[in-house]
Amino acid sequence: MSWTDDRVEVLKKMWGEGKSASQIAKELGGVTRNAVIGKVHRLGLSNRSGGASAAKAAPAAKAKPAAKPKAAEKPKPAEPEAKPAAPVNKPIGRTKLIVTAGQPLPPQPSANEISPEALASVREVEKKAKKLSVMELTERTCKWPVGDPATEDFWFCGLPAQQGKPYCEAHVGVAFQPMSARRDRRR
DNA sequence: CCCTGATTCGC
DNA sequence: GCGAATCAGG
Repeated sequence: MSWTDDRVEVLKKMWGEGKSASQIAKELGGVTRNAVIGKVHRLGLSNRSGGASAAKAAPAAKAKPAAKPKAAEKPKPAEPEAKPAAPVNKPIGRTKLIVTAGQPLPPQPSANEISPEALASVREVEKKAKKLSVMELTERTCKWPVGDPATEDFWFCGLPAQQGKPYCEAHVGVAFQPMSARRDRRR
């Protein structure tokens, strides 16, 4: 792919709208975000300001090694690795799970206001779910709860979450629905 | 880890 | 001019 006037136009427009280089690259197709960024610079619109030539204060020399220091590195002091740490909460007899009085129970929109597609993908995803426990959750893992917290049969989706979002793609779909979509669907 | 943009430099 | 590799920051 090459930078045809047409593609450059899209690039300019999107960059102007504040889209990220990767988004633009995805939109254009056939190019990587690096290509986009490179082009952006060559076009001289790296500085997302439009007007007069800014006052270029301190570009500062980023002193590049110039060569390719692909040498060894990374001492890697060995990780301590997570430790149980808290021996708290001894399994007292019948104690099951004192699910701190759950009132909120996240999203879980009533089925009738979830788009069919989204609902379908969720069910699909729940089969592939990694079924993580609270402890295993991290950023980047979907925190969509599945099942009843008061039961043994409770886990979190755990699939790769969308950047910035707390859920995976499928769950983001049912969690963040446009207001309009919900109203239109509501009975 | 994943993602952003910024830079350099061989092609 | 192009963009992969790499850097630097979130």
